[in-house]
Amino acid sequence: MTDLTPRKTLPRLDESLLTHLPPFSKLDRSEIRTILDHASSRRYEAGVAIFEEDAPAERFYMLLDGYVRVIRITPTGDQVTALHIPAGQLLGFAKAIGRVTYPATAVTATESIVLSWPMQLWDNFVSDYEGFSTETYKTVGNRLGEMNNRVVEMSTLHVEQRVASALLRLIHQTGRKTPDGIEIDFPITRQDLSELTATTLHTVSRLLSAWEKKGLIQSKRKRIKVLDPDALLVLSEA
Amino acid sequence: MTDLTPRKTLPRLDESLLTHLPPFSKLDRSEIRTILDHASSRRYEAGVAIFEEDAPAERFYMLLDGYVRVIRITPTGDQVTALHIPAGQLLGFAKAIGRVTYPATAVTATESIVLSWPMQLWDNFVSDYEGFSTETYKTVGNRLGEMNNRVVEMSTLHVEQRVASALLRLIHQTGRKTPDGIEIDFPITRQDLSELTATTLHTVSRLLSAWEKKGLIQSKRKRIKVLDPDALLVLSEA
DNA sequence: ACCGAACTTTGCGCTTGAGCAAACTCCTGA
DNA sequence: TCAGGAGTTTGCTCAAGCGCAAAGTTCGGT
Repeated sequence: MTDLTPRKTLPRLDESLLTHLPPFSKLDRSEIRTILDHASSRRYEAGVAIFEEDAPAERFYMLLDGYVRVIRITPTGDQVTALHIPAGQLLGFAKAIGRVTYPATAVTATESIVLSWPMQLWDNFVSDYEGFSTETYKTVGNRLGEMNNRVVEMSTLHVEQRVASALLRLIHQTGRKTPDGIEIDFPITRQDLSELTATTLHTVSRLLSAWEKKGLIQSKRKRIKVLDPDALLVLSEA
Repeated sequence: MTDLTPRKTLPRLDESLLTHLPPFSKLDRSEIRTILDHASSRRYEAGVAIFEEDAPAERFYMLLDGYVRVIRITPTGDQVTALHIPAGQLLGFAKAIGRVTYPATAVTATESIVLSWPMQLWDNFVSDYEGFSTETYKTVGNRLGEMNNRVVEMSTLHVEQRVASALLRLIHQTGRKTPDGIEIDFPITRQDLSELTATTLHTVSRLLSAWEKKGLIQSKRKRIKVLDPDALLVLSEA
């Protein structure tokens, strides 16, 4: 019998893609199979939008590989980065927070592989799959907590402390160990960092230069490696 | 037969307390009755904590009357106000976002009346009562959106614009119409406003004085009335 | 009616970090 | 191999708004 359902990739998706990811980890093989059979899979280049703020939330997504930046753009054209999402997390689940449009724009920070499902399936996922909603709401809780921390940081810390904190958060969430330190696992510019810390690329550049001179970090174009996280932690608290 | 269940208030709680509130509006009389029979009701003075950040989340709450400020305190002792909650909303529902402790401290801004239930009942509420979880997650979504807006504002706006925005948000969410303007419905000091806008009470005081001189607002001790919201809106965008 | 505490106002000096400008470096594609 | 663009560095100037200080005002309690 011929398969008539639309499918974006020819090779059939393998169950192992999802079995280890928290929202799906309690499910058995056949459930995962069903879920995958309803999924579209797609590859995005770095720097393109997966969905846009205020657009109707027609699908929800699971980031299988890569990194995504969640950003907002003000009427005056300023960009603000809300958070970074690493592979293995859901995104764009507007329905889970009672919205019919996406609250922000999601842009790939690297080349990424993404699964997605029509938002109509959301309620089915929640009711049919054990642990799915619990895990999802943990994610919501984490993001809420993170936003909250951002507000506190921006209210009470100076620019240098904020940039140091941001760097530490990035290496914790998306760091890759190297022989001499921890590197942020995706390309990130001074401009990007400034949008994350509410400052200018100039100030970020000055700070990074100073830290590099002191041996705390090492940085090529679009790449930042933290050599001395402890010193950075001290700076973030000073 | 004598009623042996503990009850904080002697008069039996009336069903009409909850019937109009979104999380409960789809429920019938007997369900509301059951819910109320499990509730504790309590009155808090202005300025006292209902629950504290990082404490085990043993109960969840419904604010029946009054206003609550959600605050966080940094290691250095700075206070930051995350948001204000008006009567009719749930608060402290840590379990809904996958947490076992409260993520922030809730302090009454006025004398308040609060119902609460043991957190163990949360799952029952979600599964037994139609619309309860949907409405709750709308609330979560709104708060997430609001935090997000705060981050964007603090990243891109100047102090004067932020204070103007905060004032507008407050009169929209908790405003009370008066013959000549809209008054914030709870006592709020310059200090409080500064904790909401990441500035100092001095700067807030200067701004409010200037605005009062220009006739945009009117303000006694702890009371602020907005006379010209449009002008304030212009300032917030300038 | 008074006192003290809480809240508000105002002035002044100074620092942080933004704004502007320009040069430099690295990478990509023709 | 070279040109152009994207990203980075650095210097200089200046203003927003913070810190500090002190006085004024309002309120609640005795």
